[in-house]
Amino acid sequence: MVRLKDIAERAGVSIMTVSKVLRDAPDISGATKSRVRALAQEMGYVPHALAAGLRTRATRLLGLVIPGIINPVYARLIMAIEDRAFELGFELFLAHTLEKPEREELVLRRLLARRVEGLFVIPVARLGDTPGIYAELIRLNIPTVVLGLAPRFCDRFSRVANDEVGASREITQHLLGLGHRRIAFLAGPTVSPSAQARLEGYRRGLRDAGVEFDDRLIFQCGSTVEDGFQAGLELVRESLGVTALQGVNDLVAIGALNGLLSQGVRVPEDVSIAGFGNILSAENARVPLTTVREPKFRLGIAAMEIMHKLLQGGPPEQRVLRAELLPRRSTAAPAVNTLI
Amino acid sequence: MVRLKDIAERAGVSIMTVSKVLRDAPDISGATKSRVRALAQEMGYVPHALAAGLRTRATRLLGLVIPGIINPVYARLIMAIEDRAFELGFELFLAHTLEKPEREELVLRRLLARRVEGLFVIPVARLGDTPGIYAELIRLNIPTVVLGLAPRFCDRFSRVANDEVGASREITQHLLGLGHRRIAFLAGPTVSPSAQARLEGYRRGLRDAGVEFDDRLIFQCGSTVEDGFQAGLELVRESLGVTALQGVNDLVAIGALNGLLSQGVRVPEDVSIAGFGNILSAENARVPLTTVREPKFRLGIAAMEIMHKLLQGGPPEQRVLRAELLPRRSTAAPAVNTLI
DNA sequence: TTGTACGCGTTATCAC
DNA sequence: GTGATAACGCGTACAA
Repeated sequence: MVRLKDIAERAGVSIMTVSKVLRDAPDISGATKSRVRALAQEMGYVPHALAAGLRTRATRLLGLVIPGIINPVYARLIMAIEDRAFELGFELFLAHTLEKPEREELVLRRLLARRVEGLFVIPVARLGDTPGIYAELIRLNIPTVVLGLAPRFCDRFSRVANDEVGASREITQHLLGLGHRRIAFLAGPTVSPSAQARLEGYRRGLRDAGVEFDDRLIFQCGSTVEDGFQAGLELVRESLGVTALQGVNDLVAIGALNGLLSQGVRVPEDVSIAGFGNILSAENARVPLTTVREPKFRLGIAAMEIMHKLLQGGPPEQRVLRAELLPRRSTAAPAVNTLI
Repeated sequence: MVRLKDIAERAGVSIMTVSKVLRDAPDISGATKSRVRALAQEMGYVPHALAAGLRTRATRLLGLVIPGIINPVYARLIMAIEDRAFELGFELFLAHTLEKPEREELVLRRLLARRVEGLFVIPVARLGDTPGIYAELIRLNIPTVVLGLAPRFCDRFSRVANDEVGASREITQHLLGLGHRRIAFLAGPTVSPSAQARLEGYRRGLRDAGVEFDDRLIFQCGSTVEDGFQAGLELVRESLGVTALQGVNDLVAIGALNGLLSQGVRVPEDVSIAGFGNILSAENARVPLTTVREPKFRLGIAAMEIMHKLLQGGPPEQRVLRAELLPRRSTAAPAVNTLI
């Protein structure tokens, strides 16, 4: 590949001059500039960002470490971060932990060896003390932004998270506001911290409204369409007087909707359905819906904002983003109140 | 940060010795190795992959350029590529084109400046001649693997794609095999090349079986759940004698399913539903289903395989992956035959 | 088994 | 305005 040196020789000037021209330094004559630029273009010069970075000690490299992107929730997050990073002139490494601590450590070490200037991390959930690699991040003073609900040991890092409890409560309040009093909750696996947060939001919503909590209305139903479907069938069988339904995510909600419909339950007159929109984004799930939108995209933007400040020497910062309620768009189809 | 030099000084050896130790060179004594290693560990040495790369002229960097990840289809692809790349010791840059040619060019130039050794690209669709940046890739001889259906100008690059026509035909054949003769097709927007391919597969499936093509059975219905729902309602109204339904994707299929159920249509006795699984992955959409699985994950693996060969100087290679039919898992819920 | 000299491609610094 | 020199951190080649 063409180097500054090659251009310099053909132009009859020094390497330094070429370097300055290509960075548009102020102390080079217009004549030289245009001559050298033309030559660089003609010779197909491609700058060598790594070499430049070695010299300037600024790599403009960031790393994004996530469990895996089977979960499309991350898509919007990645998208937002990449987009802002790009605008700021950073390149983004993508790496997966697959939820394995050893892999997480390996991945982070490799990114450190690449001299990333900052890291976005969704840590592998684990109990106990600060893992060595995280201690390392602190020791090296690597700007790090933790995304989402995080283990205790992340307290010293910057963090952005959605207010999942608040968002779920808002859904519950919405359903209560529509007059529903018997709201079934499809709870998902309890190990998931976010599922727990959503259930907690449901509890608080009821409590705030003085509605009694009835644990027969809580269905431990997993998190898939099929799980939701089964819960829907069960719901019909049990005759608990349920008039509304809140799912831990949108798949469960859709499954339950199918389950209810398959049993001849009329919707939406009889039942309102709500759930977090993990899989179906607002654009994709264009069912008419009252949406409580969880700000996944804004989450990414906020994360990059914090990173930007950290890179400029700012202090760690923690933010919790609130969800927002969007109005229902139409009533043509069954109402699925989805919390994106 | 600690450099080889620092370790060398404290260990009382030369930089070269330290360098060799850390790369586990064979010509260093065991004693020196353990002493230097211990010191490196103690001092918290982090290797500098960029500097090493500058010297060895091997960056072990790859770039993945996609339109944007709002479309979760890419998730599995990214996942597979990143995973294989990681195993082979490569780091992966992620960049979005947002479907804009200018942004695509900018993104690719920046990755070239990073000295990526190879590129995976989903090109921005455009008509006409080879865009300058792609000519550049050829000139620079950058190993490039084009993913998916690609514009004509990509003929000279390696490529992996799914056989969308064949996959869709397989779904149709499956439905025909179940005895259905009147299969509605929810066609999606015709601008999408993949939607066209899927419709074409449907046509061929019918033709092979000698079943007449009836364009009243084709519904131009968009690609969302709501679109599917509307199509489902329309379907019931029109009484076309439809007994099975094939959607251009899974959202449409689910929407249509809801539409049918909402009208009291009995499923699956009356109707079989099929669609491409763009949004709901096999793991998420655990409705009992006969699945025609499109190998998104395998697509990524194949792409990395080809890349691997290219990096070793192999010739360009084109592969088309076939879909595979998976058996139905259960009959508890409505059958949604999803093509993942 | 260990060390020396040099170069990878670029930029900071400062002299001309 | 322009250029000589050194350095960023590391590895190749070869000498000791």
